[in-house]
Amino acid sequence: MRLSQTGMGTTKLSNIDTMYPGQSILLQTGQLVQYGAGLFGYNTVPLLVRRNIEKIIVDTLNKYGCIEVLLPTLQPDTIWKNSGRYDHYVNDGTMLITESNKGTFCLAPTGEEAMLEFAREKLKSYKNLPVTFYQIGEKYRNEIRTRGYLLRGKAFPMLDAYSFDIDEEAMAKSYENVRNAFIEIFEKIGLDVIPIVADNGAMGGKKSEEFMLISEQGEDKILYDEKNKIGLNTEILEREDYKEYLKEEYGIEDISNFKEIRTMELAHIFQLGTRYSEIMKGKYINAKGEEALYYMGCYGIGVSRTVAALYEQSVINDSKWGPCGFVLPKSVAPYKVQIVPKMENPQKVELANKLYELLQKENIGAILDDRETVTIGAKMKDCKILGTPYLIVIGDKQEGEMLELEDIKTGEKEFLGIQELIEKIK
RNA sequence: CGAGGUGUAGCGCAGUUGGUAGCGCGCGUGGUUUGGGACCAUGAGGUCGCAGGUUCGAACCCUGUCACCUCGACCA
Repeated sequence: MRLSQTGMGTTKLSNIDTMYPGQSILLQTGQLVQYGAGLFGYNTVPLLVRRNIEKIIVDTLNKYGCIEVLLPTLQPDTIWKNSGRYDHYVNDGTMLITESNKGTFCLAPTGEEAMLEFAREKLKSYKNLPVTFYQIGEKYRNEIRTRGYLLRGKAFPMLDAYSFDIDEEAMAKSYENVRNAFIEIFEKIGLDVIPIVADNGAMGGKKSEEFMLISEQGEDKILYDEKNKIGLNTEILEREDYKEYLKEEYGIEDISNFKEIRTMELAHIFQLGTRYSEIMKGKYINAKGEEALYYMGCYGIGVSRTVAALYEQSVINDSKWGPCGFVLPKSVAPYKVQIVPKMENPQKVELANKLYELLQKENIGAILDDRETVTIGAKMKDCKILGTPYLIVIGDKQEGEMLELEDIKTGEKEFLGIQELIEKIK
């Protein structure tokens, strides 16, 4: 990618949001564009980060035997009226609807209705079960109050998965399967996320857990036992039966040692039981030839929220300038290296172009800072903005075949031949 | 919806007692620079969120309205 064509970079950072420095930098450097409260456009680098996260999600869920589908987000109002959630979601303002001469359509805030509709047509026999379907798609929620840029927006990509089983025991197994997949997903992304006990109230059903990133930027408060890595959302304590709930479903008896910390909710999983299949007639024929209800689970990952969390966690601080950019983990960084040539020297530019093309051939994402009006010093400072883990400066200190590779996180520099360099970056 | 705050150039901001608009960055052009946010010169860019009102005259005062931000309420 040639930087001069992207509209990113070249911004002297000022007035960085102290609460969310990462996303503030993304906005100031043209990587994120705000259209309204909770409505954002992505420039190419954050978009590719998001795609990489989505790829990790897809690959991992496939590995765990889940099946990817894609359902419409613009949906007829009837499926929401059938489930009985239409009035609730419209009255509290969450669901956006659009009227037309062909009836009313809903912009889906979540996918249970559409997924049950989908499954009911396909899973007619117990022989088809168990199965877990999932999709990654835009969801729409007209939030009463948006917050924290991508952390709570009105339109956002979400992974939503739904399991279908014949009984409670099988449902618990499917739940465990997706739970393990989620743990693996966040590990691969490079976020230290922990599952904690959540309230299952609103969705009905038995167990429910939230996947939390420990962070002062989060809006949730949890009680956490660091030693045993067990936690629970403080909203649980508002329940009258919270002691029984914790003991029966999670085996937690004593919470006196738990400490209150703030966290960011990145995912949420639920055992739904038969609640939705009852309402929406989610039936199949069991082994005895009788109609029976699906036991369902539902599972969600906030994709854009994960992108935001990752950027906030990847912020680097300069002793002189304060928060000044990012170093993204290699697992999700779409570009591994930024090449900064001295533009006044044609030979250096030629070498930079050659290196750039070679890296393209090797399938190593590289950004060539080909902006002509920016001095080499400014470019070297700017190289932190896009989050590449490495920097290659091709200036006066570069000689012959050797290239200077800098690890941006550690600041370590070394001169390498081209093959060594490729090996190192890969 | 309750409380508070902010709307002035692409971005960040100033604008005193009411007298038709400024700074820094960025952008264009010319030149000098060139390894950690260069400098000089010059130029382009604005119905001061919007609508009323007061006034000879409003970015500034008054009323209304809209948008955005923060705290709360809410949050599969």
